[in-house]
Amino acid sequence: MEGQKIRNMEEFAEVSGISRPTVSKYFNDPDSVRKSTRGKIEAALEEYDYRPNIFAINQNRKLTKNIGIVVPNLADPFFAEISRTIERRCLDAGFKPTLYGSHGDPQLETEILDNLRLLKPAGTLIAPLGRLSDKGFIEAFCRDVPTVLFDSNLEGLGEAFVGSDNYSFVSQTVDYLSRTGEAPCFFEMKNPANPNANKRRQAYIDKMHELGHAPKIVQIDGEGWSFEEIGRAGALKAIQDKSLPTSTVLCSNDRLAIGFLSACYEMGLRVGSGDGCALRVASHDDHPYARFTCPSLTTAAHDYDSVSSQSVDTLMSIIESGGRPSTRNEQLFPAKLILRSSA
Amino acid sequence: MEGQKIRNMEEFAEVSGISRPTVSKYFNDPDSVRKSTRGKIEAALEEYDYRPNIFAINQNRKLTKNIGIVVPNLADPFFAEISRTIERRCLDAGFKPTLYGSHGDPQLETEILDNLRLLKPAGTLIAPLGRLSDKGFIEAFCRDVPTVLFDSNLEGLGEAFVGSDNYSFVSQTVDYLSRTGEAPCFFEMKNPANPNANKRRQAYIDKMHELGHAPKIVQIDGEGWSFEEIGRAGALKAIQDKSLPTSTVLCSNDRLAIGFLSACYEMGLRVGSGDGCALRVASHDDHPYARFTCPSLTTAAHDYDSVSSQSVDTLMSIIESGGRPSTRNEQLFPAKLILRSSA
DNA sequence: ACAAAATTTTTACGCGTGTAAATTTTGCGC
DNA sequence: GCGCAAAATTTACACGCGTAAAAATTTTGT
Repeated sequence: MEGQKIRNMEEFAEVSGISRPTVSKYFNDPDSVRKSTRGKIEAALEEYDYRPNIFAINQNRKLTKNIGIVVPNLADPFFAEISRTIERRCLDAGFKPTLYGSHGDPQLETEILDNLRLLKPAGTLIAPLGRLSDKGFIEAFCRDVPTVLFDSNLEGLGEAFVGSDNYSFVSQTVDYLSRTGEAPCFFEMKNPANPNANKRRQAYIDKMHELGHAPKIVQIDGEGWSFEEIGRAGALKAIQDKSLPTSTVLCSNDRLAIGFLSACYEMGLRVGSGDGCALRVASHDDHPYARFTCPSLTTAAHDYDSVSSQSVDTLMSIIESGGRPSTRNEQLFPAKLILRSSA
Repeated sequence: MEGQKIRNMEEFAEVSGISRPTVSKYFNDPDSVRKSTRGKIEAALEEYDYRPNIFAINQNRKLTKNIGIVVPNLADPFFAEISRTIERRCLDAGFKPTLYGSHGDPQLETEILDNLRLLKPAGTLIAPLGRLSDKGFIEAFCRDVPTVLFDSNLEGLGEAFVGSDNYSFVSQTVDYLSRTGEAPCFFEMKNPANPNANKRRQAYIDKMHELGHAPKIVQIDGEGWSFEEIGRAGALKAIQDKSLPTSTVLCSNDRLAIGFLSACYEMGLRVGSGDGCALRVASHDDHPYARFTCPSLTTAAHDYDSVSSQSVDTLMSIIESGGRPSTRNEQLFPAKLILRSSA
């Protein structure tokens, strides 16, 4: 760690006693040089701390080792959690992931992709905003950069999609609720931005028919990504209007359910499956806070690990194969029912 | 948007009828060229979509327009929220912010800074891990890159610190609780990683003395960043052992309080200030979920806007002045008491 | 020990932009 | 129309590394 400062690879090559092209080769793949050579370089690395200039490297590469990860909302613990896992896996694969949140704003989403393109990324993982996304723009982006979509699917966009099987989620919760009591109504936003919401509604309807029940859907007003607040306001209104068709409620997602439970508490309605409970509430996603709601929330959990590892693996194999795969691959993972106190 | 593809500034200069050095000047500062020249360039930009190669630019600049934002944990909505605001302000100031979360891991924190250095950032905003941070490493980093610390202070590190005034937080909550009922005990982790926790404990002790009460502190076990779980387990234990010294509890932060409330609900203890309530609970931070807990949480709110805008403004002025300021500036913002149902 | 194979060295150019210096052109007031 | 200052152009080099081609060296197999 002493000696004069090393300014570039030229100088580092000199102090390590190896020619610059060979040093360059080493940094691109340490195993591509002879063991004795590698030894000398690594000895020099111990003594002088030199690291190649990342800008000069990337200027000459067609593709960098950068990977972009774009999610709709980093303040949502669900996305924070899954992008953390994805980030980790990219690092382990030797790439440089960068995280971007579009904060529910379609314009910001396109801006992010626009800037991302300049970074010549090897690939991108996108959880798109959904209905509001500028599909045309994303499609154009996908032509330039190998892209895997996750969490929410935009038909035909990207080389692959990895997500959760909404039918499995709803099927399990409806099944459980019906088996242990009254069949649930479905509580959701009127105009959900996320395409998963539409799939969940359809799955609810199908599953209810399958079980011989009439589906009952409660749709509440609200725009944007403040789901808890929207769920809370919708629940307060539904309770006051006595417009809930059943006393078993299946929320489309946990964030709505968090608001729903908050409203129930405020209105003095006891939630749970025991005696003296007015309502049963269940939901989907297994939000990191679902275990701390009052009561703790019965929900269907994403297979975080499988989704994130499969997303990254898929992207890696696309990157390695160099070209685009001929068929767009879609992979869905089933949910795992998590029984807690709310139902 | 038609015409042949533009490969570099040379070609773009040609189609716009301006020399390359002038075009370069334009991209560095559109106002530095004559209006008629700017017009020609912008007309060409309409027709051909060219954007300068970011790697070639940064290679020749001593400093880039990059700004690094490092927080301990992106999955914590508090940090997600404040970094979102900071990110926005950096963008508005014409910089390119990149967000990094160290996930509570000191080694990852140093790795992030290590990689950040290679990006030759114009400046960095760091909310350090705290007690676990590698102070020596961060100090070395600060010698190379203008750095503003926020949220949690490491004495003497960075050019400035911007955060919240912990005394103001605790002072207001203790004051309110004492004024409206029994003086609170203080509920916290035994070995908090975050230095704010220590300041809050001391502020609690001081304020209690000032009001003529004996401070009572409940310290619970637990390591890491799963504060809700730690708070929940600690609360369950304290309730079962009947070791809570008072029936008014002031939690060190909202995430602990979320766990605390969850435990109370599970144990059938009603929380609030009305009749039939067994406990009053208050806390600090105004976590985004504090309004959805059961009951909703009385807490002291950060001045998010002031902290984030002041952090960015401070960094910008340091960057513009080019050098290091002679004195390390510390700026603290007071809390705002938010009264809800829990106390 | 010798030929073949593998690796390294030497040499040289390219990537796309910043920027300095000298020169030419433009804009503008009188 | 003149003269001056401001702006643009021309020319040239720099940044740090990838990489190709040919030559020199080392290693490997027998």
